Amino acid sequence: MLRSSTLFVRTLRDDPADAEVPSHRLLVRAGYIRRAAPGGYTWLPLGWRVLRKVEAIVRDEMDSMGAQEVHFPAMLPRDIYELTGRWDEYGDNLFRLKDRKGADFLLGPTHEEMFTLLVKDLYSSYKDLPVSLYQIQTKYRDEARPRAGLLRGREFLMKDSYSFDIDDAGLAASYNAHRDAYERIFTRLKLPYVIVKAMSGAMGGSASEEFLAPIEVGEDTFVRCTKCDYSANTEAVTTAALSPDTASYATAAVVETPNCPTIASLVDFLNANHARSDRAWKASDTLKNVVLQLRHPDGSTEVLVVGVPGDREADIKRIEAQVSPSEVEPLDDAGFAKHPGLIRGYIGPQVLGATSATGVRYLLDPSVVTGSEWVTGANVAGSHVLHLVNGRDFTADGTIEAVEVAAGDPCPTCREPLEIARGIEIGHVFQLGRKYADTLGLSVLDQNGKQVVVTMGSYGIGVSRAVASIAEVFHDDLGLKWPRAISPVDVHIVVTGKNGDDITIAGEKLAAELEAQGLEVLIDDRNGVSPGVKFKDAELIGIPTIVVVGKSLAEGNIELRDRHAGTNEAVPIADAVQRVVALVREG
RNA sequence: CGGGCUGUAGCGCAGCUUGGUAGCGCGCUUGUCUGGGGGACAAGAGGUCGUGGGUUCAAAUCCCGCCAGCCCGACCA
Repeated sequence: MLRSSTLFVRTLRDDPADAEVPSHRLLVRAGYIRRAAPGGYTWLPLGWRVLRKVEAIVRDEMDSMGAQEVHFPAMLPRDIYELTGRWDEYGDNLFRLKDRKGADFLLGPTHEEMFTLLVKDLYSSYKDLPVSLYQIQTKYRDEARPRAGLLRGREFLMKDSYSFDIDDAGLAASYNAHRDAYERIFTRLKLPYVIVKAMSGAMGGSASEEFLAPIEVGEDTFVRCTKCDYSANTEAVTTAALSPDTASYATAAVVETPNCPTIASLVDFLNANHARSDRAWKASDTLKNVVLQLRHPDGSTEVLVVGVPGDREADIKRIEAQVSPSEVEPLDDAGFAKHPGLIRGYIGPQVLGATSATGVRYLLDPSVVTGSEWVTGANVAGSHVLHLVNGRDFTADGTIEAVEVAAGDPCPTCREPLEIARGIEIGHVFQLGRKYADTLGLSVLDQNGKQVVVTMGSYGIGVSRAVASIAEVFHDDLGLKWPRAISPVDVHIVVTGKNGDDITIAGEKLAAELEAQGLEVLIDDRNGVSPGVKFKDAELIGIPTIVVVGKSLAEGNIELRDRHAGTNEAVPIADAVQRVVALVREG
């Protein structure tokens, strides 16, 4: 039994000044965590209980899907991460340290290498597969900007698991088993989630999905369809397939457009000097050609021009995700100087493309469909061309998803409008494939005695981040309100009497009886603390069921308060145990 | 890494403009009263004023560097 009189906790009346988001504010105020280091938090008794309950649910579901728990050191030698190049690749986000002999170590940001080598160490036959291993461990990442309390720390608790299969079908099965387990975990945690398609990016795998808790303070932007169940990370959104434009258009014509380096100035100029008969010119009539520079992993660079409708912005991160592992940046002045064929502000597709005069690679956003007509640069300063038709007057080297996704864009599956939302990444499932197994030499003998490279999946859940996410979802102005499954205790008994009086005695008796039924009990037995203080504390701490033993005892009643519903019910003290136990058992 | 704001007692803040005794509220200790919504009165404890340097007879206060925090962006998953 936890007693408020001795529990190591101090609730704060005021919000801490450095906490902005609700989870951070309330977890500190209610005495669950304390900041101990930049991006690092101490877990106090109440917080530690919640964290362990979340961990227990994760562990339970991982075990029942057949994964086996192991535990690696957090401090790892450099050479293992040299094997995959990640000692360098991870850059500043990696915590590095030296031992007394000057040897390099790191604090593990994630453990693909260790798991892969462990399986390589022990297994060598297809008969051993499939196998899934996991650990729940403190991870270290030297984040550029830790923020929002537990939501992005530099030290955090993560469950990471890895599956090992002989073939793609096996990987798909392992992936789905993890995905299903994750759904059960987040359901048990009462954490709302959206599964979004994600980019596999530089990791080189295929399928990749993120579990996002749709919460405004989250750092991830995703889209979801207002009608069907499509959702995706903004980088991974695909454009709805559009049919070619079959209308016929006037012959392309170059017009002088002095002082029109921007889309807005161009549209204004055209409406003033080359008005259309049917309607006014719009930004969406123009084709904007964005000049980028790709930096390939070998250090070489390449100029790339991407064509997008003039009313849309090019999304560099989205483009980058598709050309990964190359990096993308806008072409700088020096770059333009090397390409005199590119007239800034007046670039048109006529001089672009692998077989063109400039030889610069040219890709179009899919919204620039075949057969559509455009106003675009004439490749002469101060001139644009009207009625330039894709496919008739110019061709590109291909397409690339390039525009910044906007609310209202059509859903790629059902064409209804998409909406944009924010979320916290609480889980990630990822078909890694053979990248690590190849690099680290993890292969097994198959039925025919042939070496086969193992295919892997990696799957993560941010355990400490889940605690914060739950606090984000379940709170109000008064404080936290935990879901029953992870509440630090089952019931919070508030005793408003004075030491030794009937109320105190009744409260202690009730607490003992509830504990005898197997419930976890917190009793506020503080003497000389006014009822108002105890009520405020109870609301702040947020145990879902609060029992008040106080003045209504005179009528033979206790008060049963539901922190979530905000209700307060008088219950005869004789029925109290049975009522509370029933509440807790039904979950 | 860039921009903005901020570091004074466990928490929230004032003092800084105009240099000269370290201050308020909450919390904490002791006592009395009080006892259903962060109660009252009285007496206390608690401070390298983020840090290093400079200016000055004298620095929380003025100047410079650094560190840390929050927010926005970049980055990350």
